[in-house]
Amino acid sequence: MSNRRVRVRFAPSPTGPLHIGGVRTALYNYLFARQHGGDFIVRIEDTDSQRFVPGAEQYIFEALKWCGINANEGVEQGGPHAPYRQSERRDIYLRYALQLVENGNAYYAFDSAQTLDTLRREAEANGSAFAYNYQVRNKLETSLRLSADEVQQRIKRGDNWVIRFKMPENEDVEMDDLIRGHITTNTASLDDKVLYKSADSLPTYHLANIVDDHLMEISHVIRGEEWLPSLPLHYLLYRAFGWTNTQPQFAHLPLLLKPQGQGKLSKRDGDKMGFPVFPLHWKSPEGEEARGYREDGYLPEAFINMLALLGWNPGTEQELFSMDQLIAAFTLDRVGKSGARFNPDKARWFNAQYLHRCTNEQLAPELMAMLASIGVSTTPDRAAKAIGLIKERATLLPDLLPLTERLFVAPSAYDQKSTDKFWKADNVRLLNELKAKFDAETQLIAANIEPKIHEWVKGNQLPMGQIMNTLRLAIIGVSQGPSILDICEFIGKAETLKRIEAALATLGEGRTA
RNA sequence: GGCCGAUUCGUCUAACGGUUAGGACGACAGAUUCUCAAUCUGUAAAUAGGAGUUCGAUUCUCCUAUCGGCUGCCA
Repeated sequence: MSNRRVRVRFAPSPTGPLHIGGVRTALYNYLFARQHGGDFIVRIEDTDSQRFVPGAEQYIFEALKWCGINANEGVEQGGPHAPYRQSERRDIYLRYALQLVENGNAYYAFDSAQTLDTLRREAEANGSAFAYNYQVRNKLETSLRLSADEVQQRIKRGDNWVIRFKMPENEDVEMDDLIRGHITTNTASLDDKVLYKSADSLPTYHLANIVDDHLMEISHVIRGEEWLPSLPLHYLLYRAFGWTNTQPQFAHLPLLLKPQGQGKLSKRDGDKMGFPVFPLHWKSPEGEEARGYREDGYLPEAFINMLALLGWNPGTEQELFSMDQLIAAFTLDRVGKSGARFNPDKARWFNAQYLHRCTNEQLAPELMAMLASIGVSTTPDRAAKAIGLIKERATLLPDLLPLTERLFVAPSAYDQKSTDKFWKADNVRLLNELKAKFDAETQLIAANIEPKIHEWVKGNQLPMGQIMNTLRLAIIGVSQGPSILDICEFIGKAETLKRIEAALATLGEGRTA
């Protein structure tokens, strides 16, 4: 068992978009598989016909692709265990469910939804919770109580039935988890879970999961902590099938908690938190929309890096990891045990780190597209130059546009605060002197003109800050951004002079303050 | 309610039973600068509480508290 080939799976249910907790689970599975030279399988668990959401499956594939989490077996890429969509494997499951009925580990139950509902309500009224277990299964309409003939008759005449697991009455189940260590649970507190339902001829998660993991030769099950309570059931199912010797090892990941408030992160949180909980923008069939990290301008590498460190750490002080570095460094034993609430500021910080490391040329097409959206066209070369000026000021991709817009389009208005502060008679007079200096240059080169300005300022004891900010105001209309001389060089001499004149014309000679 | 799990700065986290309990984000302060950022330096900030075990406990055990998960013919 220990030298079995590593095969892991990510098995989402297409009931909506994948949220970042799901992405992290996929990521950890992927990292684990890659590190061990094993296989990463994507299986779609669409056994809940009621909650199926059109488009969700496609969203999941696209999200994984964006993240760079690529499967080598699965719905899209096929493989030796196809099909990988459980709804296409339906005929497999009944056989296995029946096998358990035959060997005495499961039984038919004919209870109606209403019966169960009233039972639950009664229990609730008594201040307890209803459990479908050994104490009640012989009193209800099950094949344990009914005669074999009657069971067959009911099935034949089309009564709805389910197959339930016959949980042992009082047995300690000893389990091992790669992250949590040894866990013991007594079966007395467990109930008889439904494994298969005739209503839609589909298994429930528990059955489908065990059968498929077995058939697909899964070696390690890495999933969220919400599955920990069903681990004893799953152990018992492997035993009931006689598959204990090839049973996968389990690792239950700590949950991702809501950024604010209480509880685990859920799909319903949408982007109410002020930042996305989904990798990609999502629009439900009903028209509900939610933001995505991609559309908010995160780089997938940054997003993945941030997610990887939420619940796992390398044990060193390194924080920036490429996917390959993650594959090399990841180990299950350095995954934490407690739930993690994630920090949107940290996510932004990660993105800034990655953005600053991008080359100007890499970012140029992004900027060109954004400029095009406001009707500005430019060359890749100009775009790259502009990015060079503002890159370190950007955190997210969309920051590129407001940061560079004034490099391509002259200001149509001047920031009021800056105007009040700098547009004064004295400054305007100095600005005119500065303009003359620019005019004297054949070409505006920041490196050339800067020493001349410094000399002039120093020699005449002029207020450098006042002059430069007045110039800045005239050129880009606000008092922020990169070095103003670099901006002048970028827009060129003619445009610089034009903008100064425009500012002079619009703002006048300035007040004497 | 029952069962299971978890608990270190505000957040993510590190620390063979022996450290001034470390790092990062954020906050604050300073440096730099023509502005805003970025960058650099620094400051504040934590072992949930109580019993044990031990020469010594963040680390092991128990209790309590709190948080979380599960308790569906959902996954």
